[in-house]
Amino acid sequence: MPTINDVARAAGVSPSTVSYVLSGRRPISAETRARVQAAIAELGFHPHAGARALASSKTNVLALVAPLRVDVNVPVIMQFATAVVTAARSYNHDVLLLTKDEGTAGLERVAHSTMVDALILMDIERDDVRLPAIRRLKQPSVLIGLPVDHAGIACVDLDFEAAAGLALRHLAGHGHRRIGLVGPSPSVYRRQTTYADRFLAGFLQVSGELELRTATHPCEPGVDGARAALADLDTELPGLTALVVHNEEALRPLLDLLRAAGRRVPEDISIVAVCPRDVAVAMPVNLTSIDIPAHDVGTLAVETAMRLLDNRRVDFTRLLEPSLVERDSCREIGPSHR
Amino acid sequence: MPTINDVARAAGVSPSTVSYVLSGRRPISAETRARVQAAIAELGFHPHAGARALASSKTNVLALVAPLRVDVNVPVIMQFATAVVTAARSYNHDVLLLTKDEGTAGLERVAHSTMVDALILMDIERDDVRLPAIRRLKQPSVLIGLPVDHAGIACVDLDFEAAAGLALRHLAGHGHRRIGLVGPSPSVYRRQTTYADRFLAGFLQVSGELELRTATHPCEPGVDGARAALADLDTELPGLTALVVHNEEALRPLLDLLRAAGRRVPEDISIVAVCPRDVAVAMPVNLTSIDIPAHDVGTLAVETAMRLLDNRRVDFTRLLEPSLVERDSCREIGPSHR
DNA sequence: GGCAGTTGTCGAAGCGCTTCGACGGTTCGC
DNA sequence: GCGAACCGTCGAAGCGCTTCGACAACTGCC
Repeated sequence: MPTINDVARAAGVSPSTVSYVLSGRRPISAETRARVQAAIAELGFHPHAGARALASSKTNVLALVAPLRVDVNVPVIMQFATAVVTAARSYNHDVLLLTKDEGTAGLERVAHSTMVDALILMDIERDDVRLPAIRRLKQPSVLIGLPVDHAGIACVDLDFEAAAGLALRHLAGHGHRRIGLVGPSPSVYRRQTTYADRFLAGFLQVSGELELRTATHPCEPGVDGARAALADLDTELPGLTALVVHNEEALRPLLDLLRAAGRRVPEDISIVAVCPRDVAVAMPVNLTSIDIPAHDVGTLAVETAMRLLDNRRVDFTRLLEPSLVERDSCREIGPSHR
Repeated sequence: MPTINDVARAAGVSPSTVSYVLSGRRPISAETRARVQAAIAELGFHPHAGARALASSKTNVLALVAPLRVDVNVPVIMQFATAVVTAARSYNHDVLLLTKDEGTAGLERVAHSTMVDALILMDIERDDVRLPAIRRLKQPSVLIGLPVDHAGIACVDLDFEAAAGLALRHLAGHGHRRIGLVGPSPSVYRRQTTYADRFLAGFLQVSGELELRTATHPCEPGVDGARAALADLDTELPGLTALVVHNEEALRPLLDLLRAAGRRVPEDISIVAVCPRDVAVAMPVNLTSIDIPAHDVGTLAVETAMRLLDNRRVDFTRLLEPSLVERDSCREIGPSHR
């Protein structure tokens, strides 16, 4: 492996000049620059990452802390990861992948040993135990999610509260007055990831504002969970004409159950789903849905990290505007049904 | 951030002694060791990764090159990644996540700049264009998959050829003589990942050995693909009594179609699936299946990398024995049907 | 009792890079 | 035409660690 000294010798300049050509931090004449670049290309020189980190206190590496349990939402997690890696590369950074289950120790390990410049964390819980540690790190962090006490920490997420409102307004605009919410599984509530609560809060508030008749129910995974949730909603809200489904996993069994019961979508019941686009269009009926913009959120997280790294202003809380795409699962109902 | 010098001063020893306490590469008296460790704990010292890498030429980081396109097999990819990260941590290594689409350049970038000690690559194609570059790197690589020309490169994968044989022998053992194979989507064949071909080869060979009547068909994604594949198999092999499905995605639509046509599983038609365990048991009928042991493969890949790093012997090609788990989708058929 | 070997520690060199101050040579403003 | 400001380059220091050789103090052996 050639070093910067080899390049300097080959180009007939000093090592510092090579460094300045590489970093552009001081002016270098066109001819010198050309000679240096030629030498670099010819020798196949790549600066040694460790040496660089040591001398400059920058690693050009981001940590991504992901929940690598293999359960729900795998596709969403993957989309986040893809977006983060891609965005990071566009800023000339690489990504170190940590699992959430190393917990606080993992963060401190990579931060204290100066392996990374900044951290991006997914799957943030309401009172995430890692928060104090995160605040203590000298590296900046960006959270994907919104814990209760997020003062002074950059957070990025979809505005789930607005998303719920959007779903309800869409249905109400089509004449629906009795609307059920199929929520995430109880384990999500238990884990205290806040998106479930934020969605629910938005749902209840807009339900009140529009004076709708609504009922809400979490939904256990599997066919049985879906069956139970549906039965409960039907009982609490007889004659409901629409469902908001904030539970990817439940979509398929729910549609199966409805079909089995002879309830057609959208003729007899309308559905708005909150899920990634691919999931919405992979169903037997193309679902009108509010996208989980994993790609945008991931990209924004990286951008925010970059801004923090060069001390530019950031909005500490960025909740992305939800957007609803109409497909084939909602229909207008006449006044007689209202 | 305290440095090794701070620790040395606090413990009243020289920096090199601290280093030897940390690495254990020279004997240190119990008392000295205790003093040093106390100082380390008190100061919260963590060695600087870059400095370490510079001095020792070891980064304790592995590169994982994953296909981050968001399409089929996301859960499997996730399982590999999880296994790799977990195993790496157990060897005190971290994982740098690269996307396949950076191609050869990505590998060379991290390898030449000495960011990683070894590389693990997923989604290897038959004549993978990265192979020559991989051979040139000074860092060892482990492939998850089996390219044609794998001489001198460590490869780890499920033995898909044996898996096909296992599936056929299981069905034949239950009296089935007319068996169809629903293969991966044509895009997988086009991409030239070899597992599809290896499975097919095993299928055809054992089909011959056992003198079975078989037909094979790739399967486009979606309900329509499944419908077409099923129709073709029925035409080519009228009266088929069993299906081997080597296509995760096709399972669900296939089952839906069979049910819609009034063909019961396993009463009218038996099925052996090749897919992760979770997928097999998430279906309406619990499927007898051959697992894709992503966890084992990932772990083995890391172990292999570690052995290569400390110059221990490795089997350059390790194909994991498939195992079949009986569930509820195969039934014994009487001689009258044979 | 003398020599070889072990044990425990130290000091210094060096890994490959960035960055700071210095410096000679130009250019510019007035 | 003179000082100020800038341009382009160099040399040296230093980032924080590992590792090698040296060495003093023991231990054991004949």
